[in-house]
Amino acid sequence: MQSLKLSGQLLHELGRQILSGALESGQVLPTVETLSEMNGVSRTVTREALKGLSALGLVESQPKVGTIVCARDHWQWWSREVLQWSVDAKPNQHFLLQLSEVRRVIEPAAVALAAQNGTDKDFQVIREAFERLEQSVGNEEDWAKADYEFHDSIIAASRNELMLSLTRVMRDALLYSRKTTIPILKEKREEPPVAALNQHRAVMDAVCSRDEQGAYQGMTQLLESVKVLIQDSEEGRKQNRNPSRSFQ
Amino acid sequence: MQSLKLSGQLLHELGRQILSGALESGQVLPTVETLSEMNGVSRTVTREALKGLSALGLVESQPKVGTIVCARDHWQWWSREVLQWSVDAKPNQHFLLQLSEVRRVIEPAAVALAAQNGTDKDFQVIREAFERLEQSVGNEEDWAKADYEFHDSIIAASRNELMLSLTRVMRDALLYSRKTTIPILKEKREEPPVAALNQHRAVMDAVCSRDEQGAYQGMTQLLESVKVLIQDSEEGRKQNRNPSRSFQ
DNA sequence: TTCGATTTGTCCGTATGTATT
DNA sequence: TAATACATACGGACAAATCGA
Repeated sequence: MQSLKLSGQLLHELGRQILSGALESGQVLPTVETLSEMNGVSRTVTREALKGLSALGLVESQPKVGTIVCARDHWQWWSREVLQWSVDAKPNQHFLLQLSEVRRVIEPAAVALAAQNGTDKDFQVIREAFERLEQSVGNEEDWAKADYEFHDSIIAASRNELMLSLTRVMRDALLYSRKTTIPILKEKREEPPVAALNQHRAVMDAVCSRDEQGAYQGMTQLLESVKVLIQDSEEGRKQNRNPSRSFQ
Repeated sequence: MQSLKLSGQLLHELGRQILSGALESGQVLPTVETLSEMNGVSRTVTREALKGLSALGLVESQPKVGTIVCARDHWQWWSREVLQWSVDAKPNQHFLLQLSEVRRVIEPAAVALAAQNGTDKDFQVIREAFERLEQSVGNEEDWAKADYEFHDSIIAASRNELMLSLTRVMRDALLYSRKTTIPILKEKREEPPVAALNQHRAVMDAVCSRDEQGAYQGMTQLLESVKVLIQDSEEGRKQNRNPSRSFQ
């Protein structure tokens, strides 16, 4: 038989359809019966999938009325699933721009917090993560993993679980978007690794010496250079805003 | 009969138990059969509740193994439910401190974004929200509602849906925490409304004149004065950090 | 207001796949 | 290998709620 967890599959299927706009806000979904027939699953599976969507704020059900797609401002955007489905949606430049915007706001501030709240043990973990980053300069796979863990170790030093969770969710989504659109971005990824490494080192040094301001600015510059280059492709110009903005 | 939606009730019940620590990470939940008997509901209801918890990253199920509580760093903290359950948890000072910390990082930056990206129409909405704030100075109920909508209108001017969602979730949680602990905080809420109103006006003026820096600082000061006063009560001192921190 | 139709909500008996022992 | 325990999945039945006539 298949890979088990039919409800999970249907959940992702419906979630993607909602985030892609195929199912618009306010629209009534087919009945549980119909949905089950359409997807060849039992009512139980369909109901569990709808329950998952409901927990994410995407739909709401009422007897007789049916299951309707909630308004966008009711969606739980900051969950792994919703963010991932948003990345999967067809014209996602606008979304990625917004996500990068939020990241450039949060991560520098989080790093400043790390410089403030981090313990010596936290700083030691950061240094070890940086060493792994140094040693993985040649290998692209290793570098991506080490880079993720380096950022993670720094935010962990903020000693704020909520901050760590938030930045992780963001990085997961941006990393996922890079994976799914690798052909276009591959060529542009030819950054000189030495420069990138120096920027990482600057952030590490600032944090470990409790230099809040330096950490803030260092991370801002790092994000500015490593940020995803969202080029203005065919659908991107509609909501394209001031492209020459700088950090505040 | 009761208020319908048994699965929703059970979902909240289990979620609160997990967030409160009654069900620890790695612990195996009772079987669906047992859970159903314990709560006097059918297996269907139990399964739907577990599906909701699964969508929030709180539990994971495997055949034969059972349903286990996920590690804290796997939880989807930034959903309305999880944040609310965290507020409901017994010693929530540490949590509220972290939440306020994140808010003081995000909202000023979001307001600066609003000064940058807002349209004239957005600014008009902000002014109207401020007028409602002025007119509701005497009434505490009305002021809370008008205050919420004022903040909302400003963040909406950032033209960033993700930012709006994030700040809303935060404000909802903090507002909810104030509701549930109103007896202690009630006395301390005797702020001079004129001063508070002036701070709001300062933020509005800065945003509507596209003064990013002024907006950032104004919102920082506003949050500094309106912030929830988490007094060091009996359980609060364990992880109490530097209380005299200033914004960066 | 009453009634009927529709849809979700709920319950339960049963069967299957899977991982542990 | 076989037995066991558990989640997963199926489907028939009924209750409850809401809408429209």
